Amino acid sequence: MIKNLRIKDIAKLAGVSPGTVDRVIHNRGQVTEENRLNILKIIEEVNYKPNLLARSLANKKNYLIVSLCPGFNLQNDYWKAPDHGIERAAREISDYNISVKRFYFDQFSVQSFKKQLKEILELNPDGVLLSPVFREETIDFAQKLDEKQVPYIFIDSNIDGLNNLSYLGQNSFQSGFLAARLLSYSTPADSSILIVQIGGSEPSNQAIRREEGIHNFLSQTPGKYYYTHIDLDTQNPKSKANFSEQISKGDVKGIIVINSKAFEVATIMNDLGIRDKNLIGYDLLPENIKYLKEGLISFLIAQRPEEQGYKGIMSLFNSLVVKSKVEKNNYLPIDILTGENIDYYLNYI
Amino acid sequence: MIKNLRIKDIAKLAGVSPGTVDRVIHNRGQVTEENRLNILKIIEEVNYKPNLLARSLANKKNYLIVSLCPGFNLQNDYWKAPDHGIERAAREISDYNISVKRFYFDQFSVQSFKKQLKEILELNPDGVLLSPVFREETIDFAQKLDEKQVPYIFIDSNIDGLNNLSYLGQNSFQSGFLAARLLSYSTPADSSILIVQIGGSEPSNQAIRREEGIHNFLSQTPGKYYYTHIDLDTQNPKSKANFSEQISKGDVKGIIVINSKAFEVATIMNDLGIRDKNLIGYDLLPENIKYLKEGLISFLIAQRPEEQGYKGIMSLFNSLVVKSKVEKNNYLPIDILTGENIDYYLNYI
DNA sequence: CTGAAAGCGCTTACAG
DNA sequence: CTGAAAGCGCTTACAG
Repeated sequence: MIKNLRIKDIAKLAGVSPGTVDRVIHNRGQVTEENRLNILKIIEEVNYKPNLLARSLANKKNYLIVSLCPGFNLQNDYWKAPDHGIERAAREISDYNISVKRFYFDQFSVQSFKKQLKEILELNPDGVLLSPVFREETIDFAQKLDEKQVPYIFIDSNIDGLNNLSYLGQNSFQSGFLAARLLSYSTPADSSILIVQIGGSEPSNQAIRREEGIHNFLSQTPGKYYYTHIDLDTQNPKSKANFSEQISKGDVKGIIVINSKAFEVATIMNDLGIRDKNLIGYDLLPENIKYLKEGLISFLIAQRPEEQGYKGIMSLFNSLVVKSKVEKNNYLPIDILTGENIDYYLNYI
Repeated sequence: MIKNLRIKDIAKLAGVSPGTVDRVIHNRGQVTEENRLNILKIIEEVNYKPNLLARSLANKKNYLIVSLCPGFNLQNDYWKAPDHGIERAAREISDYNISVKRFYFDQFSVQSFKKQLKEILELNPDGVLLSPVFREETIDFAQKLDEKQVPYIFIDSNIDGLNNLSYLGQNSFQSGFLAARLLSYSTPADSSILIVQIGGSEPSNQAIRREEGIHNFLSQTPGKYYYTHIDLDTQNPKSKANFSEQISKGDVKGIIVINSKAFEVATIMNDLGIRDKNLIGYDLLPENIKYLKEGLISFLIAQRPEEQGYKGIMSLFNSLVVKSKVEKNNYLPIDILTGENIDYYLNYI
């Protein structure tokens, strides 16, 4: 239990005043090279660690961290969990003169995204947490932040080749691979598997990568399964009828829904009285959870969405205040949920 | 962004000095009832939140938190992860005048446990994190801590009916239930399941509860599976031979090892060239992980051991310093690991 | 280029 | 029972 030395002690060792030591620590210049080197040497030798409490208390600087994520509502609450994590982190670090301002955009509107980016830039934040849904706009925004030397972090999805401090999210390919693996445990050889994309719109980059992962796994067991990709638009009666026909076939034993809407398939299975298929989906939407508990969905795969928000803010905090290194790629664990462990997962934190 | 009021502001509002406000906040008495009530009212009204940084910085009090867990080594590193979590938490809160001292005991020796408890009591700690392996000794110890009003937390296993601030660990029954559930996905009806306890010694409370969970699940599908409990002592050639014979039977399709030594079964399967059975185990010992990746173990079930240590210390910190409420029962998520997601789980943090 | 002084919000003796 | 003062370790103008 060696008591940490203080700036005052370093100053005494170096034969200067605390102010000079502080200037060296913060690279504020105005110190002779000789003093600077000597102080740095002492700091190194005694392994000086600043007291962050005192630093934050004395520091007049207020850091502004801004987050921009898709909004959420009762119909689609996927983004509620990250938002919750952001808020929890904000509370934890508020004493450190850090305020976190949360912005939201409509994930189907580039315009709303651009509008918020503009507002954020005008605020001159010290750090940004961002869900980079729209590629070009994000690249442009990132460039502007780079110029201002403002750190930014991506969550949920990533854009390669940018200077983001970190990415927090899933490895989609691997989570697809895992889904196929889980299905293979319970699916007999020679049966059919449906890979379903739901929603009538373009699949997200995430969904595409998941499907690649699924294909990759299935290609390792050649000839064992037949599989078909289906686009299901539940708003379109024809699409729905076609899907109902497909899923009713006896040789179809497994279904993987590659976006977060597995509950739509569960609903159809429920209506048709189908119970003998294994359905695997992603993300802990309330309706997915409901069907998981009822047994219509066998597995849900999740990526700690609350953690993404929490850790994203904490990483910015660490970078700005603690000045500690932040991992650039931070893949979150790929969690497997069943009716048996879901409650423990949800209750935790 | 309303700036938080300070003690000084409260004092002004109440027409007293900061010292008096402080006396009220900390129940140090020596304040007229009239002033006390008035100050409390104002604190309530303006929703005063103390600045923890300033509080800790000014506070001369040094908190001592002590942990007592089983030691670990290369052969048995189960307790390495909790220890790591304890250390991480200690680092994070060291600025708050908190030091964490870690004690270890031999989990097979009551004597070593008792010896450490005695030492700990002599240190007069402000909080204790404990793995209550030995029941009677823990009850006695807990009573002494109760008398001193020292908060204590149990991790990994629990003892009911004590005044521990919190319990952090798994719900063993449910994790057994889940293991049986996972096995049922891939095990055809009418096949046999082995439930294996390894080690020649008494099964732990945890293992017993897991087996109860397994039985509970299996009893919900009556007649679907045959199952047998086997005690395997790998040091005993006869026990090993008997086990090898059992596991070689064609109708045995699934094995659950109810303690952390699934790798022993995997080794035997490996030696015998058996590849067509599903093996499920617990805990992320290096050898278990090795066989999980090789596919000899289908699933491992884990309970975030690192988190148990981390959160245990943080809960004591929250109770002692932040003065926030701590949940008494904190079951950790029951995580399902396969060869596909294990690396993301291990890399995380 | 350097040091002395004041202040961050809170706590703790001390004097009255 | 109460208030003024000093101090926690660090930062920030300010004067020289």
